[in-house]
Amino acid sequence: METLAEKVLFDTVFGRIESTPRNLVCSSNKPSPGPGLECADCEIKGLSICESLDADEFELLERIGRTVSFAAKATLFEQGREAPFVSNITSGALRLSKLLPDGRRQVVGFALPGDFLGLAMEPTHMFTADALTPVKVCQFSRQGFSDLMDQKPKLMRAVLNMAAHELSLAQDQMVVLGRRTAEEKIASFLIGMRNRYARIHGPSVHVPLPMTRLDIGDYLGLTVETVSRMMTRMAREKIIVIVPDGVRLLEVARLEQLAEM
Amino acid sequence: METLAEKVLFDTVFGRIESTPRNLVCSSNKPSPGPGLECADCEIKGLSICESLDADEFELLERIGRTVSFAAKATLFEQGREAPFVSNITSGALRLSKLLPDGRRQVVGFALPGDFLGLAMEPTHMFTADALTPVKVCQFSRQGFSDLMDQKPKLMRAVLNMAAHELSLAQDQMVVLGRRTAEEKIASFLIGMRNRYARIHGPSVHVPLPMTRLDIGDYLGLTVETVSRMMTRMAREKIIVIVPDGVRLLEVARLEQLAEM
DNA sequence: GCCTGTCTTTGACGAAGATCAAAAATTTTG
DNA sequence: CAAAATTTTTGATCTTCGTCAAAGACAGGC
Repeated sequence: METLAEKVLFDTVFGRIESTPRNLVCSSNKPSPGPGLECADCEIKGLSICESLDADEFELLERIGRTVSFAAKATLFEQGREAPFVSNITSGALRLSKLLPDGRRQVVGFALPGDFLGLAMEPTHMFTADALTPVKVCQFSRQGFSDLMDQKPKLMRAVLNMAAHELSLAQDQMVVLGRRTAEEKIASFLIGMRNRYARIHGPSVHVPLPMTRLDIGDYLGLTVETVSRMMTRMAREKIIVIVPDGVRLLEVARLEQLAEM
Repeated sequence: METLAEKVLFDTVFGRIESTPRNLVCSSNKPSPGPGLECADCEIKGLSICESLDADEFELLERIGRTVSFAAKATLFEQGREAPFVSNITSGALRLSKLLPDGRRQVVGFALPGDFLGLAMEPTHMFTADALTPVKVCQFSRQGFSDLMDQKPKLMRAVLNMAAHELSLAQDQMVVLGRRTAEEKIASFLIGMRNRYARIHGPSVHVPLPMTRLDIGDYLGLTVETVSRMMTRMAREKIIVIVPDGVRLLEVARLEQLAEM
């Protein structure tokens, strides 16, 4: 039996700070039936899986979902561990990374609101997910979600589209990793982040960077030092301005040219 | 109207050498009902999408499919072009690549029998596919296949599983491209090819390499020269033997150690 | 508010792999 | 089968980026 002290310890170690069972997924096409329901003010209306569902399907999804919050620096799950849940991110940012036996690390992506974790539907996690900021997710049991997909082709279709899109992004990243210079890597990273935030908050030249230079390096196949030097150089050349928690893009056209596919 | 001469020219330019309409998908759970049907001797029984279907679903799939053959060096489709078809490879090998505007190339994968092209279900192709050897594919109209998926969840599930697996492989390749030395890249490439052929032909230390050193380099983010030097060195160190059209692995354990995830 | 730990930046140097050049081997073509 | 084209290999040199070292900047905790 788990004592309260043990539970608090567990939640602290794993950074989980709140959990509202049986409580809302994310959508707006349903009136709030009382306290605790959070879909009405879900920030990712129209960006997530939920968008593609109609009322009855949504209701079924709601039944197996709950919202869970994590503190910054919390580990949502670790590579190789059992994967009892799949999740839909509603706020915050995550780092998704793979670790080599000798400690080298490859960041395979950064997850933002609207992204789905667990597309592979595999029983164990293929990478580690760490919160870069406080994070909220809609969490579903993997089995329950899988069963619901089999009953509701529209849901499965939405997941398939998401997986296909992710695959496409992964292949683009292969081009970046394999065939681009350090400068081009940084440029395509910044343009990529700008485009992703544009989908969420609308277009802006201010790009938040919740990850460290080390994380960026591990994403682009560079060292921290090289990332820092390149960003400093771009700032010196007035292509970007480095601001707290991110950058401001001054010469978007120049960056897009460097990043062009 | 298309004249015969024009058609022959077209097929020659694009390397298509044979096409048997309305014939053939790939599976064994159906008796051959006459001439032209090739599923009975399909080499990839149990490896492809078809495996997961039952008789009625298979019949519907068969109705919209046909087998098409391509000569070695033929281009099946080009990045950016319309994608009217999706295909299931039944024999041969393909190079899937992305081209940067300045001519640099990234090979995003090599497709072997059992692999599915068009998982993204997007209206245009995200990469170019070239035949490395004579190739046969089961081809389906994208729209027809998409519609059938919506009617047959099991088919969609099979495609989703395939996409999830591809995504996982792409992420592994990101680790290889971003965080591995030239020697480790070659080792993981050889082990990867061995494992893929093992699924098709059973385990063997003989690994066919239908692609050139340049293709391998463009897959691993290396130059031809580096690929050649590393393979020559491995041969000198008796880790592999270079044979016509491939390699023989002498020290699989050593390679696996270099490639280990 | 100061101390500690983490993150970022900068500099000097070195090495892995790219580039350039050319010969050797292999395949394709007429 | 010889000539041409392509692919592979080898060598010499160069460059980009990694490594090592250390100083600043910044954030969180007591």
